[in-house]
Amino acid sequence: MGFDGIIMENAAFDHGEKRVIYEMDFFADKNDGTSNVEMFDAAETEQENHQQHINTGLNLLTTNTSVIDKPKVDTTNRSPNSEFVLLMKAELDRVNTENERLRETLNQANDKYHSLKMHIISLLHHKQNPNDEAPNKSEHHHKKKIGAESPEKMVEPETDPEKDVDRHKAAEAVMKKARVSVRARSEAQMISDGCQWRKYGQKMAKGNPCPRAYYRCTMAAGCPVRKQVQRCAEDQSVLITTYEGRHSHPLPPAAMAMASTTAAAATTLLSGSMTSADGLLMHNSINVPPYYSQNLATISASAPFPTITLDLTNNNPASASTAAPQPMFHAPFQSHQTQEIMNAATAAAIAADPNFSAALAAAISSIIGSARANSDGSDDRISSPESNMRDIGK
DNA sequence: CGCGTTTGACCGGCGC
DNA sequence: GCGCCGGTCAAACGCG
Ligand SMILES: [Zn+2]
Repeated sequence: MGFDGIIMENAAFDHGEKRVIYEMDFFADKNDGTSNVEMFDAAETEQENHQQHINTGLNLLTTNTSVIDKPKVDTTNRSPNSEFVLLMKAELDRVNTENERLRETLNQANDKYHSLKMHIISLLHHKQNPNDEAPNKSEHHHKKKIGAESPEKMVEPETDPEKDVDRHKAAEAVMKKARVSVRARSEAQMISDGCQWRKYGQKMAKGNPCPRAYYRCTMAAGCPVRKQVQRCAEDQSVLITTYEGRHSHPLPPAAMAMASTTAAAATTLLSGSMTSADGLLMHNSINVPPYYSQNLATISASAPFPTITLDLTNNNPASASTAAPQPMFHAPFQSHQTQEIMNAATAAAIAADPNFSAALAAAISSIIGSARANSDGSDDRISSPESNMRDIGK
């Protein structure tokens, strides 16, 4: 579903906001189980959070009456045209409110879908190799400190609570293992992805003169998302950013595109690798043939860390996705999986380009009417500019 | 003074 | 068991 839309949006890269609206439509009607609804939440939370608590139906009454009643007194004195306009306005209001309600429902459905998917993944995982349970168990008790979010909490039938908890944790572990890595050619210390990150560590990589920096998301307290930023050893103009985990909070629009699509790609790939092809797991990585050098995605399904690598080094985003035709991957992938990856790649490309991110953020915020159009640009870099570049030896 | 980065310590996993 | 290694913690530090 999203493939064509994202092509359009990239083709419209250097045009105005008009097309960006289309791009937002693409994200809006995408219902493949990703958390796209969060985008609207992120953009609208500022102005709507006071409504969200009372949102379910009661709000509908209040808005309608407040809009209708007051002008209705005027309409009796004025022309029927104005009354018609007011009726239309009321109808619009009603539709808007209903839209909001439906969006919330869709959000919940997405959460349930995700939790179910996690459940299935864990079940299949156990079925295929039951030996993994022990390492998993030992693995994820080590840190549970930042939990408390997980909207995927609901499934859990009433069999055995302990086993359910185990399964749930296994699903979380599987998900936590899935990573999305983005290689982008960037002079900046970090590509702008619209999120706020706090550095919590830096280590010298083994065969790399450049250090590797560890960041954690600070957009919400307890957001489990982590990120590693590292400069390629041979080509220091290439930044490798690796994301891990799902955000537990709404994201700003610029971050929305990348995070949700990459997470979706991760989930899809993971489930796909579990179900469809055992051979996929056997291959260490599936590389795109070199003639697609402008935009290549590599899936590394080596056991502990299924990783999707989006290579954006040789391309400009516009030409890449329009030029890359269908057979980007070898056999084991379904077409919709390919589309997922393409979505992720393109979104990453968007996020890697600060200009487009800014334009997108501005356009979306202007559409929605949100007051804050800042979500990018301020996040372009981390506060101390030279911090990551220094080569700190011990 | 609060917050984010710096940076050595620390810790668990893994191979020998 | 030991040492390496990737990853994280947290005290110290710096900045506004
Ligand atoms: Zn986050």
